[in-house]
Amino acid sequence: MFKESVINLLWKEVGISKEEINRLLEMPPQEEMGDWALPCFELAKIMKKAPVKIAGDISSKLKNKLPKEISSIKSVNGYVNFFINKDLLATQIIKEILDKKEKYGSENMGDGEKVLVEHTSLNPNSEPHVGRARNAIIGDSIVRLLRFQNYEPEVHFYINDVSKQVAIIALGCKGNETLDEMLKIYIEMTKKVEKNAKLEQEVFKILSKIEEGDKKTIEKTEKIVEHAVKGQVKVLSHLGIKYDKFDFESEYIKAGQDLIEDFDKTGKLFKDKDGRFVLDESGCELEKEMRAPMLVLTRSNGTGLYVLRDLAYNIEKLKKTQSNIIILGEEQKLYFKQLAIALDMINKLAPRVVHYSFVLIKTKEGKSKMSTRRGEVVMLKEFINEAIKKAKEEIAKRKSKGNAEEIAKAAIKYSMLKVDENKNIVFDWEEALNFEGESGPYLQYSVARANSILEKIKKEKKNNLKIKASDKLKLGKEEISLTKQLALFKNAVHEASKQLAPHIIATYSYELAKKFNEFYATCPVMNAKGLQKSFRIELVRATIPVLENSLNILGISPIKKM
RNA sequence: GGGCCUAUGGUGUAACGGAUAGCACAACCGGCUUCGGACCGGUUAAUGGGGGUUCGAAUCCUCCUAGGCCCA
Repeated sequence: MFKESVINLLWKEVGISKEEINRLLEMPPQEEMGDWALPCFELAKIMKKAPVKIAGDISSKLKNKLPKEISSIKSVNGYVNFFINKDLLATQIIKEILDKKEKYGSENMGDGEKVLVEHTSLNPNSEPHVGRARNAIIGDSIVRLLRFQNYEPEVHFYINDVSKQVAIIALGCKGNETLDEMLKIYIEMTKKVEKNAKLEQEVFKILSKIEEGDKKTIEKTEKIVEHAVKGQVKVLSHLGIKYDKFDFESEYIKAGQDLIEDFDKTGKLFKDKDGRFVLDESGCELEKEMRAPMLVLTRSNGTGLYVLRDLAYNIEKLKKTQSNIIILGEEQKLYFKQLAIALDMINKLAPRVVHYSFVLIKTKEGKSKMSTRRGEVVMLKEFINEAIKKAKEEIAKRKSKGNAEEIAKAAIKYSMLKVDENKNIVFDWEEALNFEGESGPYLQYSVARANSILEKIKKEKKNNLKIKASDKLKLGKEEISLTKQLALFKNAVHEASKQLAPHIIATYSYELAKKFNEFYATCPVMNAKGLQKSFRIELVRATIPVLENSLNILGISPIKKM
């Protein structure tokens, strides 16, 4: 948004470094105040003059030296406010968007670099509930964001097939059960095992065989595990979430054991009184977070614990690329820190981690974490089905031609992505299935409206004027606001990529859609004339790819009709 | 008991330390002889509490309260 022009202007005339100006420049809270503002309060200290005086001096000094990108300048309450040339911005930004189309907004941050993203990684004992789906939906959106930035993401799903849970399932299941049945068996078996010591011993027997890498046992459990994962992935595929590779924990038993030697060399490994290998992680930031910053790596009998295989797995991933990202629930924060410290001890790079907070559910007592066992849970499948049902109702009500699945998907994803990843979501059916206001379907609706205008224009077959940079467009409030929002897409992409935070894109797309609808309501395109009509057509034409690009990052289909 | 995260209208949320705290849902009022009413306009309504830093705090520090997560 001509920030460069503002910086250059100030730099030449005011005598502060470009970096400093860049840091100070901000966008005024109201559009009427201007497009860029330089607050002069910090300068007041250095210059030993009142901010109001500085702002006044700067603005009168620059008033007659404005480049064509800046149309006017004003000093208000210690701020120097810059008004950019909207005609120029509009023509330039529209041209840029239409030139770059699906690439518009991308900074080519990745430049083809391979990046490995691990997300979802559900335990293979039941189908995903909405809480777990947040992991997959955020992960998928990050993958899309990275792809947009020209990284080459490879999506991995880590399967915890070495666990007591798997042993319990192996004891109770044949391997041909549905996920629902499997879950029931798992819950029943867990209860039985709790009460029956003999049964529990059997479970541990299976577990230790798996942990020891016993091929026959693993082969047997593998079938059940694969079957379970297949079921999970199928549900997630309804949301358009895909994986490139599935990695089994059981494949890292050997590599994990071998790591003991590496850790031994660090001098931080010792055997505790029970004969377990323990890694001493004291002396670092964990000191205040844990009473004893120790990481237990093995059992007394020498078999490796989960973390050892996890370490080996993360080292394996590094063979493909040094750029690793992992999406983990908030419950894993401390565990992950311990893992990262351990990796660092043997000079291995830990993945960059994105944590997200749980989806809570309303209960009689208030709200709590979703729990399959207590039955306080919304399954993803159920959520999808309900959303499709609602979408069909809406379509019937409007007698429109919409794709119920895509609309449902949009509603689900948007409801999960719009909230800051660090915040809990309290699941609410009514809100999640609301298709009005700030929602996925609203975004799709905006795309559909924009496309509908272009369809009508196409039928007119008139030659519209080409807009030029020199044209006086006499833009209205809504046109300017939409234009600026189009220009701001780059900022949203930049911030979202830097922070790996899809909610920034979600918030941006909603604002863009809102501004488009405001434009739609006040600025008729078909009935406009001459240059104004041409401009509005171009503006609609430019809005579509930006909406599409942001929706694609969110994993929402920008459908043309609904 | 210790650590991490969170707290904004009735509800859900936004806001690089910057100007009058933005938006949605709900409620109420209004807008189709005009490109799709899953829309648009308007009204009511909010920074958990106490200290501090700063020219300026929802934002930073500190104590307290409440919730989520982890360690014990």
